[in-house]
Amino acid sequence: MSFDLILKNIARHIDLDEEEKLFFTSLLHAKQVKRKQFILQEGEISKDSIFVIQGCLRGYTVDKNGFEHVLSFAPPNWWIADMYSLLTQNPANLNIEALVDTDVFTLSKKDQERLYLRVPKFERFFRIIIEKSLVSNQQRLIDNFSLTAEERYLNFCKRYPGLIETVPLKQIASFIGITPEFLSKLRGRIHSNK
Amino acid sequence: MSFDLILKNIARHIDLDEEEKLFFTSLLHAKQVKRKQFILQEGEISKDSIFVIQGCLRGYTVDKNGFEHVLSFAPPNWWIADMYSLLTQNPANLNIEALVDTDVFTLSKKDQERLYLRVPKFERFFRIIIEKSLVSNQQRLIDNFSLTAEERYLNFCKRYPGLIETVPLKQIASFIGITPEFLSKLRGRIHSNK
DNA sequence: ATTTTTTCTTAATCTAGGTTAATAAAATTC
DNA sequence: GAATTTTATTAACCTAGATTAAGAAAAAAT
Repeated sequence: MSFDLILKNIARHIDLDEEEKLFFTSLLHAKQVKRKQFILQEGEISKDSIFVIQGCLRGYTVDKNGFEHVLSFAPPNWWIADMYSLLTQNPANLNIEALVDTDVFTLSKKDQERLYLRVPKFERFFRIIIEKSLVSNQQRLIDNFSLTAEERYLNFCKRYPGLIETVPLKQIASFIGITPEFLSKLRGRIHSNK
Repeated sequence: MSFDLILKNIARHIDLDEEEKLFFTSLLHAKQVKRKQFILQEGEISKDSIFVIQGCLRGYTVDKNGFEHVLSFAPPNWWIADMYSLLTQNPANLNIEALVDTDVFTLSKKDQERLYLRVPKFERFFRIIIEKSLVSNQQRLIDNFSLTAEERYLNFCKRYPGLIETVPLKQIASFIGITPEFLSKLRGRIHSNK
């Protein structure tokens, strides 16, 4: 298993010397998740941050009427976690599932704390990626308040062109906060208008 | 101006010795913002993180139809910033305005970076509060997908009882993503049903 | 290769919440 | 304290998107 991708991901925000790289990579666990298998299920206590090497994960909640709501997709080179459960060690409300066979590295909370102590630069790294994550989450909230479903769909296509091919449309509908039936209607409308 | 509140806020996550406290507080600038005055306006480059001592701020965007959408309230003991603008140094899309006369401390981006270098523990502090912020933002997104307007309003009342008195209802309507007229309708319905 | 499951589409009908408009009541301003 | 501005309410009407249902197409499983 190659550490290239994840080390490049880290290098976007902090510089590591060889020893730090070695220590960091020694904390990672490679894991394969088959399509439709879960890496975390609602009710479990989340122990790990996940980094995707290959494939794609989705994080979603199930509401009291049984409807799923996709909070995030994690294609290669992305981090994903149930931040709530990881932070508080309360039961997760998130399910994290593989959309296709997927290779990940996991970094346990305990090892992450060890990493912070031994290489404090990682506090900075995770602060920065969480800041970015917060920014995009806030934008998504604003978009949900101020854009129509059609605008949100077109934005999604522009912003994540790679995902349109990998991910079933109904998951994308869920991500932008509409039903699959309405997304179909929209797509019909969009295609006939050009 | 007393540093008690902000030092207690910091102490929730990291311990500082006297010298570190002194250095930190030397970087803060006290500022008064009168009701309806802006601490940041759309289009400006955000330079500061803001901590509220007294009063209340609101952060909001204006969409292309001129409608305002409240992203966050900041009562005493809260941090607020346009994370996007602060991070990227691009023009802000957020307006941050005082709802009542408000006292804040500002911490400039430059000083925050100096603080990270001199007292790396602050990386940890801001990482943790941003993690929490992300968690509550994600929950808000999920709530918008899965709850009715009435449920969101009742949740808001429970979660931020202090704000119901300070903040005009129309701002609360905006925060939970509905029109003030519809909030009135809801409230009528709620009161008549008991 | 066929069966089964999942995904996608279309169409009819319905509803939560929006829009418009008018009025009243507070709160600010002068 | 009168005038102005802001906030809140009510009601009639409207619409974006949900729901239900049924069928077609694609993908997975056997």
